[in-house]
Amino acid sequence: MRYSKLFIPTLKESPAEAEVISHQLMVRAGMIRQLAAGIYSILPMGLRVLRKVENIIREEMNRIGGQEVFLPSIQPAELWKESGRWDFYGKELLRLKDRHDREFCYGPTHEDVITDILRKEIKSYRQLPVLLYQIQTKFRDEVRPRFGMMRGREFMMKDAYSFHAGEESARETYQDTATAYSNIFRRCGLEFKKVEADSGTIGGNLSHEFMVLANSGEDAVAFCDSCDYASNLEKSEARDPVPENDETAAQDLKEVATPGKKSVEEVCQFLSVPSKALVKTILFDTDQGLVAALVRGDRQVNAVKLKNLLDVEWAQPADEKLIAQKVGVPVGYVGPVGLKLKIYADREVALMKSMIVGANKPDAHFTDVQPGRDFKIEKPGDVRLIEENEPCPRCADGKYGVKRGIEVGHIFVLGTKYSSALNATFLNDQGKENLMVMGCYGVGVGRTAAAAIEQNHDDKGIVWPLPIAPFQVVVMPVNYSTDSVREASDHIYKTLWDQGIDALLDDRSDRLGVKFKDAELIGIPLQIIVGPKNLDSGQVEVKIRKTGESRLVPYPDFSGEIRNILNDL
RNA sequence: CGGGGCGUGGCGCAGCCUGGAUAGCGUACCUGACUGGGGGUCAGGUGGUCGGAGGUUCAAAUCCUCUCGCCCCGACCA
Repeated sequence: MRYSKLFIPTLKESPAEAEVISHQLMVRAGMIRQLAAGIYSILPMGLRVLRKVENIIREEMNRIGGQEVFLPSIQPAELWKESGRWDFYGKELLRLKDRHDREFCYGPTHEDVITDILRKEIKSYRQLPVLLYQIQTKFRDEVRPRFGMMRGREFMMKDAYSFHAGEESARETYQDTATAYSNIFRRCGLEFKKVEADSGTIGGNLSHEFMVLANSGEDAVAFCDSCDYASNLEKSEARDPVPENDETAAQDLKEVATPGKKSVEEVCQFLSVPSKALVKTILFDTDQGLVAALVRGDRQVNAVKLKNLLDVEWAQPADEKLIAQKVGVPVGYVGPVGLKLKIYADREVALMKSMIVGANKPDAHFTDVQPGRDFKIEKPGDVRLIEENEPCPRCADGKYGVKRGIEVGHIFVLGTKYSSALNATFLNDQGKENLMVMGCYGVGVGRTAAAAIEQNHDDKGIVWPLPIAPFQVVVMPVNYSTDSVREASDHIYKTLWDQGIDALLDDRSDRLGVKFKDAELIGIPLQIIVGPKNLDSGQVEVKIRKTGESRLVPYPDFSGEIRNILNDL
């Protein structure tokens, strides 16, 4: 393709609203333009990249037996009501009405539609398993879209769904998909980690995320520096606590005045004790009502782990208004002693011999409080957030590290959540009706491209990994109006094109400096610079974007060498 | 949804506090000449009615009210 004919609106400066580097560079490189919050138009340069990512995904999904489909983006409300998600999904689900006032939604995900198809068409275990996928636009009305294509409302996603006669088959496909995903992200040139994840509102009991490590990531990833345990921070387990060897005799519970001291820090300073001597009582609102969670003063509650311990649909920290209304104690002085709520304590707290807690009245705390003696723990569990450098729960010597990550893929074994809601059954080999076991698997296409930029850029612009670069090579004539230069450039360009190499010919009349700047901004992996002097000595210059390294290769005998260089990239 | 910020040619910004004549600068774009290995030089040009509506005033980009949009932090989230 000739640069002069292409629509590549590059910018010298980033728009003020672009915060993260991938967003800035995508706009500057003429890949995308914003239409509304979280909604982007994809321009030719951007689409070339997305298509390459998609094709890698297709190849790897096909390799494990996936079959591509294309499902409707607009879906009738009835189906969502039947699965129970019309109400459960909340405001993130974009709802609309047609001219007959019938309710529809724009699909944020497609479990409901695909399960509806399969329940109608699959009758026998002989037809299972089935793995179907699609690459399509999703819409999720995110409260706060941000970071360009990293978290858009409308976005391109590969979503796959599998149906099985049993759990074992589902786990096999789950593993196959995990392998496919590793291949996809490796081929996209990404450094990633597969981590254990919470399955969240999608449901199910086995789930991993594929995280690209980058500072701009919205998730935190915890991983062991010794074994291969890695997990999303919201899922990360703490090691079993060891009981304290406290020899001091048990004291009676005492009330102490702590006027105006609300925070852990204030109370501990006031009483001259370390923060781990105190226990925080955090109230959570859940679909099963208000509960109390207890963690040590120096710890944080992990709401996801708490939610799983409670086995509830949702759990969120109660706001002050709710606490005042239900408990009547100001925040900061709530404690477990005499509290008329179910109390869930972190295992650490359950093992403590003595602690300081709020006294359930303003300006007072209790000291020498003992679990069991002074209050009852409904259920102890692992409900705290882990911290960097604390011991790994899975091996003897490992320590936790924590890094930021971008979630580019997520896989789930769903079990029968959707098949039971939508009654998707089949006859097993005994002739008995069974629920299908399902799995689902997603890759964010645009997010993968954005993540690739986050990991591969420098101060000049994008440094595309070769497999997803919009063009592999750019031919840059120093002056296209010089006959010898033009002829050589055209010839090189045509030869590359004939060999199936994505080449771009920068035939613009601009000076070479302009061409360098754009080629670097757009991130084309290889530049071939055609100048009169080198041409006279039978050579052209080849420059590698990533390293800046440049070398001369013979002309007109260039193609073997170019191919070698491309192979090495 | 809470907090903060911003809307002025395509992009980046100044002007607003303290109202005043043709709304300014850089860049981009167009024309011509020169130049031709790192966003080149010179000259001449095109393009905005200041997010929108209403108000105050002799006079509004500037002051007031309402409204829309965008961004950031938080809450939220496959």
